[in-house]
Amino acid sequence: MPSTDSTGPSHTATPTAAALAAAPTAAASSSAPPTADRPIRTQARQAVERAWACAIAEGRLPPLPEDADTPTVDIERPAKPEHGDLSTNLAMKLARPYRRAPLEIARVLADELAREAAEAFNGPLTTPLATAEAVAPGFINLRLSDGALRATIDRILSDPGSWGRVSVPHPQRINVEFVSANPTGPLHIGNARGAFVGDLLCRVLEAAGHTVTREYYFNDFGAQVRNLGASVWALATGKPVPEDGYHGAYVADLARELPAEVRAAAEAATATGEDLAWAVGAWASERVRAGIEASLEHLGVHFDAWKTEGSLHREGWVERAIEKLRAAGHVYEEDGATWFRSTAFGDDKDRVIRKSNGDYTYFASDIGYVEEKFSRGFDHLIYIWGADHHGTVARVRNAAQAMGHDPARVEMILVAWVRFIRDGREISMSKRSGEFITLDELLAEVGVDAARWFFASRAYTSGIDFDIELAKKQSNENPVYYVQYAHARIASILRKAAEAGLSPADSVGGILAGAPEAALARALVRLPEVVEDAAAAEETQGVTAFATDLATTLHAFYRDARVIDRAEPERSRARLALVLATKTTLANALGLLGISAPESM
RNA sequence: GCGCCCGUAGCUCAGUGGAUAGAGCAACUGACUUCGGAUCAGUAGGUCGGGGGUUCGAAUCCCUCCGGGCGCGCCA
Repeated sequence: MPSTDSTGPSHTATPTAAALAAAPTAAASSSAPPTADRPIRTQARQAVERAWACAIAEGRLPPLPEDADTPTVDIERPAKPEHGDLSTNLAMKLARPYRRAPLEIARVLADELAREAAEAFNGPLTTPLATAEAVAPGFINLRLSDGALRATIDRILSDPGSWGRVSVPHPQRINVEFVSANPTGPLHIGNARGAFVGDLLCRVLEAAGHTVTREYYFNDFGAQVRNLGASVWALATGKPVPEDGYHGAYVADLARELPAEVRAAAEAATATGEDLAWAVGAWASERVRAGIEASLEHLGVHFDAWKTEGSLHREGWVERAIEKLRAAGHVYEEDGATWFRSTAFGDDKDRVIRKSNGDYTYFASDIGYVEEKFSRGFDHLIYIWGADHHGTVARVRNAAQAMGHDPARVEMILVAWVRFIRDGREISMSKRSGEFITLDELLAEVGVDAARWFFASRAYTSGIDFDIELAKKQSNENPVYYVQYAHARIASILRKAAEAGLSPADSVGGILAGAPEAALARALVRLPEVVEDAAAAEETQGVTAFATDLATTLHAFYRDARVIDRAEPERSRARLALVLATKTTLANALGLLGISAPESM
């Protein structure tokens, strides 16, 4: 089925990638001051770095000793509001190499920061900071200036589409392979977590400036396909499914839908002694594969490339990879089989590439696939695997290294298992027996948005119990609706305002001096750094936490500040601008997770 | 036996070197003649599995023990 091997670059130009490419231009043409181009936390870090350099230049701090490592400047988000909007522990890190008290160093740095802030107050805005305060045991607590907040929010208003997208210093072309379930039956709930985790990771990487290809890999020629064909053929000819065949209801559906030409081909194969199970299986597995693709699209997961194991052999990737390993001296023959010397790279045993009966192992395909992927120009390969595959991580990375690739560019993300529970009992999952709940059935019960939020808010390393009845019951209590409600509430306010003849201003102007406004502004400007952190950690819990926090802050603002007020149209229009920026931020955060942002609920 | 992952509030989970460990749900007490009550304000709930160590500072790093999951194939 060559049509499924569409690994060409034509599918990589996703809307997201296009938006990324357009982002710098749009930002440059906006009227916002230049400081709004960078995340506000980045601006703060650069201010601290400047203060440190100035202190050294002025002799108030010594240069770092030659033998000391240069510490990185980390900007943190204090837990307590009285500790400021941001803080840094740089002075405590410098205490040891400088052999001076951390608080003393902190005072010097805070002094430099305060001086720059005072100069900025009278001249062009170069620092996002209003104040810097040194406190025991050596923290420097920073407070953002209204001007910096205003510049950032006005930039959201002028270019909402790119808000939350950032650009890492070295963007990469990344291949993310996930799901990759063999097409012998519909996707079931056991495949759910990998599908969501993979897609969420892709979205976060794209938002950080990387170019991502979503890839699905499957076996199109093995015994499983033949087995599926035999099962379908049995039912199509009125016989029972073989005991070790596939028994799900979908097999009967396939048998009913068997086209006349496939049936004829199978009968002809029977007569000539050819492989009828293969003839039927090839049709059935492609039929199943198309159903899988449709299910995934329904989840909001679109794959750019579908790659088959058979194509790796037909196109010679497997043989070329093995020859490359052999040329490098990492392959040997023993007991009639061909082995990869994985132990040379720290594995606990060597691995068979080609069995003594002449067949290649699955591992051989893995090796060829690494070569094939790198040949397409990817800088980085990510595999999303179930945690039960952790035993195969080392051998694949070792083989990549043995073929001359940097093993750091081959990354496996191991997703922990989900135990699905119904009526207090774990649901056993088996495609063979047909006892399983399909992904489509699960989504019909709990909804795509709720399911996406569920998986986005949990670390993929943690095993999870998913009680289906509980999930259905709790669906109305799901935090995702809390965030969506905040978005819909703002939409409602904007509609009401339009009816009253009030439209959002182009700028929030001077209203950030107000306490409710200041709190909301400080919450929403964080989105770019949340995206940076999510991409760096390859995790999305930070995004759900941020969205929940912003929704809470919005509800508090709604309580404390009247937005629509005909008596004070200027302040009202500025507040409308602020809630509009909040709406954009909520929508972009939800969009990052593939979750809808409804105008009404 | 060896290897990897996990153990945090009644439940489901965040937090992986910083300040008094957080959220949602569940429980309890309150709030609407006004922009959406799918909301808000508050109360209660913790030996961060146990022990030892490193550090100015540990839920976070190291060692060890206990408990749970998953691997250890010329299967895919």
